[in-house]
This record gives sequence, structure tokens and C-alpha cells, in this order.
Amino acid sequence: MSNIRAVRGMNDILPDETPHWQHLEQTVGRVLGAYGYGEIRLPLVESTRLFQRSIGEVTDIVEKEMYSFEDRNGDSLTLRPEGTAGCVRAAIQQNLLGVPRRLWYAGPMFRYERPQKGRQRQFHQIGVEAFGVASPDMDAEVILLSARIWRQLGLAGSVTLQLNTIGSSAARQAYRAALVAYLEARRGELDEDSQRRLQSNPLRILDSKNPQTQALLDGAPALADYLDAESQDDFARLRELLDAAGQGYVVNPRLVRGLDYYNKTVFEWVTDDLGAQGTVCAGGRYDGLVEQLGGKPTPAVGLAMGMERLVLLLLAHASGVAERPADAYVVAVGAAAQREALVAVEAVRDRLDELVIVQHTGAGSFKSQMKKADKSGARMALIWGEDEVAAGTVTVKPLRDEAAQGGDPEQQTVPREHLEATLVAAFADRMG
RNA sequence: GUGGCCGUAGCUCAUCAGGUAGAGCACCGGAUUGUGGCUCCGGAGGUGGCGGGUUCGAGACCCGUCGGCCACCCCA
Repeated sequence: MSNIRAVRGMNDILPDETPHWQHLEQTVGRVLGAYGYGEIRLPLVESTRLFQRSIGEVTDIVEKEMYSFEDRNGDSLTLRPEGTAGCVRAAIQQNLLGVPRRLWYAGPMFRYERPQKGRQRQFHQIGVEAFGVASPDMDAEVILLSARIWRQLGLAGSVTLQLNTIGSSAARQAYRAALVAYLEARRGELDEDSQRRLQSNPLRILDSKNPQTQALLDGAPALADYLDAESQDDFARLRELLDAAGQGYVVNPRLVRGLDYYNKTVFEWVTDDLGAQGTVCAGGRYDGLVEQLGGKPTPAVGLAMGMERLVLLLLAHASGVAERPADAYVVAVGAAAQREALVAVEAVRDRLDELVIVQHTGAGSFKSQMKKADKSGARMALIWGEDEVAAGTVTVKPLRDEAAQGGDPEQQTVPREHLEATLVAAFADRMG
């Protein structure tokens, strides 16, 4: 096929999936609103420098996954690979850091990766960022609000919370040196990927999927032994708060995050239902990032949820969100009938705008129009033919009520001006 | 970037020692000149992803390429 296709890894989201997306968006928006978070809408494109400085120069994202290009001025721009950097940039630029500030956003992100289940090149995240509070009660809030979202989505049973602290930057550096020394001495036992990471990002070796590497790490120095006192205290306090709130979690000492800006608390919500891409939401504290990007020192904590992965979970659990079928289908045969029907239905829409009324358009015999009416899933057909036009009436025929199932449709022909009242009666269960 | 599997009608899939394709569902029409769903009858729809090669002949074999899925990697 020489037809133009969607770019690899950038998918269309079709009408039979969008109800799940809307359900997700509405649920998240409602919960975040209830915690006092305000929505911020950010550009998809930022200066390339912003991501280089925040995510980290040697991360895979910056080194090989960004969609970067020069605009007509020769400035290097990048389609955002994640949301935090842009949100911090906006918070600094728009002076949003003066008070504790709770923000959220949703939208597409772009990374040049090999597509796979739960991973695409254009994907969507919902991000939550809380600025200005250094204490772990803010960490707890962010975690608890995400847990509430899973509950409201009916996903609480399929995700678990993994928790860790990676300490201060200084503590991490000391640990990093110890880890590298240990692994360097056993370099031959490391798999190829981990040997490479020994140079680029040694901490990432901790969450290697290679069993041999994991076994080797059993004898390695532990990050916990290198933590600074403040990080230890904060982590203990966070655990105390989560315990008090009845929020379960698993401490995973080998949980680290891929982006450079994290410190102290890190966490991931993971599932076993999605194959290899099991992280459905992840976040942590990033106290140094605002200052690093030129703002005044401001502690912060945030998270990002992967919307595709959440929708996959929703689909896996077949939670009953369905495409809404039509309420009524308009059958009209002949030019005069089509005109009458159009005008009458427009009048009905003026008053009953919550009804889904699908008008038959184009040609079609009476029979074929009735077939379309049936296929539409509509509860009833509104029929205009020669007789109705001549008499100034409309025939209302139930298509799938109990009565209709029995093969004895009790259709009724009513004066046109009674159509609205007839519909109100028929859809009484729907009307407020 | 690496690897495995896969690419035949709108969808799900067949067929065959290599001799230029078929079913189900969906779609359209008819049986029922204005009444859907069930049933029956009929119809339309494929340059077999694309490009090369082997062969008298390839959808079937080989190579390349593009695309899909899954995994590595990465991460949401």
C-alpha cells in the first residue's frame, strides 16, 4: 500500500475507545479537583535545552529518544518527552511558586522508542506536581490521591505501590561510588547492558531484569546504608503517614528512577496485567529541579500516570463504560418527509438536547432505513412517510423494548405536535 | 538500536507437491410496492504489504524493504 499511514508508534484512538479515555479523564479531574489541584495547559514544544538540563544529559531519553528539530530561526526545539520539565518552567516563568502550589496537566508526550504493548511514540500522561512543600506529608498526599483514583476506577485490586527513598544528591554520589567499586571488581559477571550502565547510570543496574545481575547485587552495598539522616527521617515519616491512612505498599530498596532530577521519595504503581510495561504511574520528589532551572529553591513532588496503560487496564477489567447507542433513529422517505422530519426533529432538539437522535441522511428505501435504525441500537424509530406527511403525524415505533421483543411492536402514530411529549414519556427514565 | 513471530476480502482466518484464491462475520440488494431484528436467495469486494530473485509457472521458496505484535532495552 502506498497509502499514507499514521507515523509508527503514533496511534489513532477510535470512538469505541474514547469513552474509556473520557471516563479516565473525568475521574482524574474530579479527584484532583477535590484535593485542590488546578489544571495547567502547557505547550507540546519547548526548548531542547530545558529537557537536557532537567532530565539529564546521559539518560536514554535525552541521548536518543527526543524528537528535536530546528525551527526557522535555527532554535533547537523538542516535542516534550515528559511533562515535569515544562511544568517547572511554566511555574518559574509565571510566578506560580510563591505559595504551596498544586498543579496537574494531561496530554501527549513523545519519545522515539520501539513500539510495544503499553509503549508508543506518542503517548499520553496525566501529571501531578506539588511545589513548595518539603515535608513528607506532601509526598503522602500525592500517593494517596493516586490510590483514590485507582479505587474510583475499579483498579485498586490490580496495582501495587512500590516505595523507596534514594536520598540526597550527596548520599547518592557516595553510594554510587561504592556500588561502582563493587561491580567494577565483578565486571565479568555483569551482562552487557549493565556493563554499559556502569559508565552511564550505575544506579539503574539496581532494577535490572537480569536474574544473574540481581543475584550479584545481593552482595552489593545497600543504598539504605548511605542515606543521609534527613532522608531517613522523611522516609520513616512518610511510611508512618501511609500506615496511618491504611495505604499498603512494598518497600523496594532497588527501586530507582530513570530521570536525574529525583531525590528522596520515589514510588511506582505497578501491575502484572500489562506484560513488560507494568508501571502505570510513577513519581517522586525533585527538590533541586526548580533551582536548577533558574527558579528560587523550591521543593517539589510529583507523579505521572500513563494513560494508555490505564486504559488497557480498564479494558482488561471490562469495566462497563460503553459507547452510547442512539435513543431514536429518524426514518423519512421522500423529499417532503425528509423536510418535515428535519424541521420537527430540530424543534425536539431545542427542548430535549440530552437525547441522542440520529437522522437518516442520504438515500435509502423504507426497508433499508429501518435496517439502519435497528443497527444503530436506537430504542425507537421515528417514522415519516407519505401518510404521516399528509396527516401531519409521526409514527413512533419501539425497536427493542420488552414489548417489541415479543414480535408485537406497539407502534403509535401521533400528531406531530405531540412528538415531544411522546418522547418525554418514552424516555422518562432518562429525563431529570 | 537488538531479537523472535507475523503480514491473503472491511474483520477473523483457511486453502495448496509451487499451477494465477475461499469461508464465517460485516456490507449491499431481493423474498415482504411503507415497517427492522430471525430465515432463505443473490451481489459486490483481493494487482495475496511492497520490490526484486528462483521457476515454464509463486500468495506459497529465497533476498531485501515497509508495517504489525511481543520481548530486550527504556520507561508512563
